[in-house]
Amino acid sequence: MQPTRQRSVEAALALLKEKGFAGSSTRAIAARGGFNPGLIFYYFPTLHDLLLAALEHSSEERLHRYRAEAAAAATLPELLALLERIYSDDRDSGHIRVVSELVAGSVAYPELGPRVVELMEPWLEVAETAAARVFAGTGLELFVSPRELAFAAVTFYLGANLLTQLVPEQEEVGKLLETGRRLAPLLELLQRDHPS
Amino acid sequence: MQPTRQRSVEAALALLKEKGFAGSSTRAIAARGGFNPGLIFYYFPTLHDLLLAALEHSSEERLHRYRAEAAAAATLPELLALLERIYSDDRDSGHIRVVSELVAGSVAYPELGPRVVELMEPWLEVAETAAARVFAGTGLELFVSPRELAFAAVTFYLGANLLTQLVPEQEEVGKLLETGRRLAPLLELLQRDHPS
Amino acid sequence: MQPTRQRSVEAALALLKEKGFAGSSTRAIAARGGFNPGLIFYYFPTLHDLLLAALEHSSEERLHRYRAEAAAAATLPELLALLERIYSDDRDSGHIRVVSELVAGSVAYPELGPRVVELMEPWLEVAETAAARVFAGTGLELFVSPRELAFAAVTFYLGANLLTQLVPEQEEVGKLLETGRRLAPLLELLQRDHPS
Amino acid sequence: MQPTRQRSVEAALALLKEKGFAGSSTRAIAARGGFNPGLIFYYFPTLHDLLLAALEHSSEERLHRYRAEAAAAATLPELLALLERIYSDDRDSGHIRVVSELVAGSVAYPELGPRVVELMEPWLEVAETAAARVFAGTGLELFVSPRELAFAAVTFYLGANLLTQLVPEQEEVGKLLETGRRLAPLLELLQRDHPS
DNA sequence: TATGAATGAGTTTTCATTCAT
DNA sequence: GATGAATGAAAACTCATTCAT
Repeated sequence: MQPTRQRSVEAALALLKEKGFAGSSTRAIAARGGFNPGLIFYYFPTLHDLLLAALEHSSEERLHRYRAEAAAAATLPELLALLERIYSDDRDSGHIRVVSELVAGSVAYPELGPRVVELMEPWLEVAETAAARVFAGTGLELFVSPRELAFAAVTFYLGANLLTQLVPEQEEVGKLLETGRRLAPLLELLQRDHPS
Repeated sequence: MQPTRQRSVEAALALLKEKGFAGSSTRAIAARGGFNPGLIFYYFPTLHDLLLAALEHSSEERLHRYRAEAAAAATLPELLALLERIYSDDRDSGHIRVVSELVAGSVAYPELGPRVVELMEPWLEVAETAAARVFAGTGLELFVSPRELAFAAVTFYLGANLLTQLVPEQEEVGKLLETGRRLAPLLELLQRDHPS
Repeated sequence: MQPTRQRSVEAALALLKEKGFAGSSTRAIAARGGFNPGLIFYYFPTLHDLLLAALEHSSEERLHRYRAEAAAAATLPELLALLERIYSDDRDSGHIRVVSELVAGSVAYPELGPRVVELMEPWLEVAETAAARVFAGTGLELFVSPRELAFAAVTFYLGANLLTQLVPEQEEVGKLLETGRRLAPLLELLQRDHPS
Repeated sequence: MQPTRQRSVEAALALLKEKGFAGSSTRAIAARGGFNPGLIFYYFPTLHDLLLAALEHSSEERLHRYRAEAAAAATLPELLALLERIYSDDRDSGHIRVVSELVAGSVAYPELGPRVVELMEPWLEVAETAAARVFAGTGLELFVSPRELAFAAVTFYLGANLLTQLVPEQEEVGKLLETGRRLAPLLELLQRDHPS
């Protein structure tokens, strides 16, 4: 249904990955998808709407996939390992680029901001739920609310994305996550030492 | 000396704060500073060079100010309190906007990336030195290197900046830092429980 | 079909004749043709491509016309008379100006060079074929290859064009061709005296 | 005397050879010569005047050198050999580039035309004198005036220059001159067969 | 003599968007 | 549903030249 709309979303997604926000002009997207630039405005009121649709498209399938895995993570180390996997998957698939580009674009065009944030909301929920479950009964929830922790994770994820974009070859972000995972057992130790 | 060059840097800085990267065109900067657009290229080879000079200008004085304070922070809570103060100062002064805009701009124009990162380097050093000092003799340095911790702080700072940009009225980033500060004593407790 | 594209080529051609290469800016062409400057880039990737299209347009019809006449020239005097007619036609029609301007432009923008030369190639062929036919059986072909002769003719044509451009009112180029024609019978005499 | 004026001429000459007419802007020339752009207008009313001075400078020494050699050429083959040598010297020294660039520039800025032609005049004289001497008593002067022949040589030289510029690697122009030299003895034969 | 600052008009090109068909 | 043409504003940057010092 509406196969051309679909095609335009895919073309936009591909271009966001390859050329970034600034390179995803109507002309370029149309050329990439093999259709007319004017067609974009038949399906979307604005170019930005198409770009947001592309981000949504890229996000949705991942959300579906990872929500299940997050629900299965029982311990903090498992959760951190998942976070690490998400990061490397996103980097390899180019999704990080799409997020970063749209976030950066939102800085230039503030009206995009709330709509990008909106697309992050489901992820915040997933993170919050998982954090709440993992923390339940450990006493840690007395100090940090799951919501806050989820928010911290997203903050960190965004910063990492940006840095990855700034210095592509940099390995440091990956190392950081690895260190986080290595530290997790320590935190569990902490939990046992300070029983609620 | 070279008062007009100075004027152009200031105009660029003001515009980056008010209108962001995309709004800081040659025309706009020249209009704001009350000089001829062509004059920019008398002093800078490229518009981007001017924008980077503006970032550097904004960064330098703060670096000077905070380096001393960071050297004075003896404990982790003090350091976290400083971090919180830096964040709120930067937000109020508009420096956060400048950083975010140039980072976002680097995503669109990758050649900016390394030069922006270069301007971050002194901050990384400050953070690293402070972390090393605060951690010295606590045993924590066995698990995380100061460099890594500094890098994590910058990552977080960047993400927070971006989020602040995305949803301006959002108070959550501030809260996050506050929580961090509240948690610090807990970590100190941890240090005593696990003597090196 | 594509009437505006056609209009833009014609406007470019008119401007090349009137104001030369340097005067054929996008603005000027658009103003002359009564359309938007941006429209040029809807039809041509580059301003230079439009200028080349204009040269090609001007060249094509002439090529068609003169190829037939060159095929009909049986003797050297006839061929030289044709050369003279081509020169005066080209001067009156303004084609010389177009050629000179683009050749001169190629000097400033070397990437144009090969493309201008390419447009000369058909003319070289015409000249070569005609020379070969006229020379056949005279023994002259033992000394100069038709290709070389054709190349000499083009070299001369270019030099004459340039000079005509440099000093417009100069009659000397015309005289030179006239002298060439007057000398031709002498060469034929030579042929009979030195039978191969 | 006026060493800086001299320096500016030399800088202009160097730039004309390296970057051509379009690349010889005031800024570029000043940068190359290590002086201030404004200085140009202290010595020359216009940038074009400096460029013409550079051409004149380049031309003068060559004129002095070749005038003597032309006076020494007694026969047509000798004269043609000289022509060939001038061409290859000029190509190697970059003088051809300077001539071509200014001729091309004259096409863009017609007010340059007469002044460039003026600088050619001494060369026309040299050529005319030599032609007259070589032709004296051969009867050929009955058909072509030395002036016309000199003009033909210059026309050809200009065309060859342009072509050399258009397709740099092209060897054909050199070959053409070589052929001319090989053909010269034939013309001498002709002279003996048709005594005046 | 010479400098460095400044001007203002100019350049090509790209952009999102609209509209008639 | 879809096309191709067209718009008008904006972009970064370069230019020759002037002028006060």
